[in-house]
This record gives sequence, C-alpha cells and structure tokens, in this order.
Amino acid sequence: MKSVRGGDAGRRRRRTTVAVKQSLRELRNQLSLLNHQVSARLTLKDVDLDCLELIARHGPLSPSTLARRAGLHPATMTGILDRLQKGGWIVRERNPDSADRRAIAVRAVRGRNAELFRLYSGMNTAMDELCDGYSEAELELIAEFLRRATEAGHTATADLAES
Amino acid sequence: MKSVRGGDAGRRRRRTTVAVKQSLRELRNQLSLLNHQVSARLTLKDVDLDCLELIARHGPLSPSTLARRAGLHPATMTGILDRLQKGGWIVRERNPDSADRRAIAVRAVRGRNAELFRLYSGMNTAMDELCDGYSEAELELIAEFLRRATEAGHTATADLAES
DNA sequence: TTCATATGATATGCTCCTCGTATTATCTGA
DNA sequence: TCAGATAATACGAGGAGCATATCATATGAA
Repeated sequence: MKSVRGGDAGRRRRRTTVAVKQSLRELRNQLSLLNHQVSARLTLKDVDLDCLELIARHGPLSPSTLARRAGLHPATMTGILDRLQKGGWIVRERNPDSADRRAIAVRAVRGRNAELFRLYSGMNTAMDELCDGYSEAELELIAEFLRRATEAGHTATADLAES
Repeated sequence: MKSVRGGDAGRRRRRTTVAVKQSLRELRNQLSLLNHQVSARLTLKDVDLDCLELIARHGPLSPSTLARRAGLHPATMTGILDRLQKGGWIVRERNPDSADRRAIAVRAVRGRNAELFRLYSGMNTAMDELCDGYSEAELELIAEFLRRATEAGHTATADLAES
C-alpha cells in the first residue's frame, strides 16, 4: 500500500500497475500463439498441449480430475486423451491396487520430451538470453511474481467457474 | 553473461532461470484457463477472445492480416469475426477512401469493455493487490521483463510459422 | 447384507467449428 | 488490356465438443 491518493507518485504507480497487467495479457496471448504453432506441428489441438502440460506437471491424474481442472466436459477429455494417446504422448494405466477400480491414471510418456523441447528451442534460448541480463536477485523476484500471478489466476478462474 | 561455468553461483543461477521459464509456462496455462471461463460466459470460443484482444490492442485490422497474426486460415477468421460481430463485439467497416477497396477494417466496439472488465474483475483486483506489494522500481523491472518475453515469444512464433 | 443412488470412463449422436477449395471483386504489373 | 495475385467470403467435408446414455464400480442407508 505505497500509493498516495492523488499524488504524483500514486498516479505514476497506477500507470505502472496498468502496464504490468497489460503486458501480462499480451504475453499470455503471444505465448498461446506460440502454443498454437507447436500444436499444429504435432497435429494436435491447442487444448491437447495444455492438458499434456497439466499431466506432465501435476503427475498422474484421472480423466475426470483433469476435466475439472481444465474446465472441460469429461467426454471432451476422453477425445483429448485419445488424441494424445494415439500420438504416444500419454498412457492410460489401470492401477490394480487402487482404492477405486473404475479410476484410470493418465501418465505423460518420458522420452517424447526431446521432441517438444526442440519445437520450443527458439523460445527457450531467447528466454535464456533474456534472463542472462538480470541478476540472481532480480530473477528470483520475477519468478516469485510469476508464481503469485499464477496463483491469482487460479483463484480467479475457480471463482468464475463455480459462480 | 554472469554465470560461471560449473561454479556454485552458476548452478544456482541456472536453477533460477529454469524456475522462471517453468513459472512462465504454468502462468500461461493458467491464464488460458481463465480465458476459457470468460469465453464460455460470453458463449464465445477461446480463440474469439484472443482475436478480440488483438483487434482491441492493435487497432483496426483487416481479416487477412488478423488471420496471419493468429496463425489461422482466412476462412476460419471469417467465422470468428461472424461470431464476434453477432455478439456486438466488433464491427466490419468498409473504408471508402481506402487504397484497396477489397479491404475491410475490423474495429472493436467501445462500450462492451465494461462487460469484459466485470468478468476479469477478480483477476484484476488480485493483480492490483499483488502489485501493491512491490516498489515502483520493481514493478517497472517486471513490466519490462514481460514485454521482452512477449517479444521473444513473437520471434519464436514467427520462426516456427515460416519454417 | 441389500438396494438405491452416485460416480468414473467411455460410446453415441447432434450441432457447430475448421479448413480446403471455389467464387467474386479488385488490384498490380507486363 | 489482360493475366495473375490478393481480399473476403461461401460452401462442403471431416472432425471436435458436449449432452446423454451405458456399464462398471463405489457408497450410504435401511
């Protein structure tokens, strides 16, 4: 709460905050465009890659959990997983000693990552170069900001979904 | 180039860089999920909202230019613009004194913004509170980082699209 | 236990979207 | 002047998303 009502410093601060939010929206849009190109190369849909990332990041998940997280219909998730499985990006596993024998675990296939990595290599090296221009402390500040913004996005999405 | 090969500082720095990139991917994904919820509320497709943002940000554009920017087929753009126009989010205008009389200018409708703003209000206030925790200098550092990352994404996308 | 109900995953069918191609109008250059 | 390129859109084929149905399994109450 450092802004001062009506003061010059407060006005400038608000402008900067707006700039941050706008840059964030534009960045999201641009990264989605990048995702779109990568998806097209793999003959996948954009949403397929989104789900693959969720699976890779948050471990083995059930289709229904995944559908809830992605805000999609369970039947839609079946189609998405079919495409990902056909492409060899994921496997569906029945866990015999699971508490619920109806449940299925979806797991990302290691070894296909190199292929993905190659498509993202342009962005990856550009980001490495960009990060090179910042100090360690600055990078940690940025990473923390990104994490908190993600958390804010998560909350906002959940609020919107359930209301 | 501040990293030192093999040194402890270099290792830590690489870890932080990786953390930044990973946070960025996760943030993109989460913000796309938010976009998905907002789109659903407006009975629009995710890509419609993406295009609307491009139109609003980069002024009046022709459908073909927009299609190229979004990496979509021109015929697909016609469908997107039909939906956006039917919803009253954009207008198609023929400019009589334009150099090219085939060209059409697509313009975002002012006045619908409040509606959009309301759907994003949760995220918006959360971002305001998040930004409140940073100094003016820190915010400017973050904004600049986001802009450069966007630029990097733009280049990487273009490279991928034309190769 | 026994049964009603809920839930997980998927199959089916309908609607709508995307994209290749064709069409029409217009521009550009030889 | 006219052949070819380009802008926007129409049209049709193939496919995606979702509501619903289906089947197996789980859960809770009597």
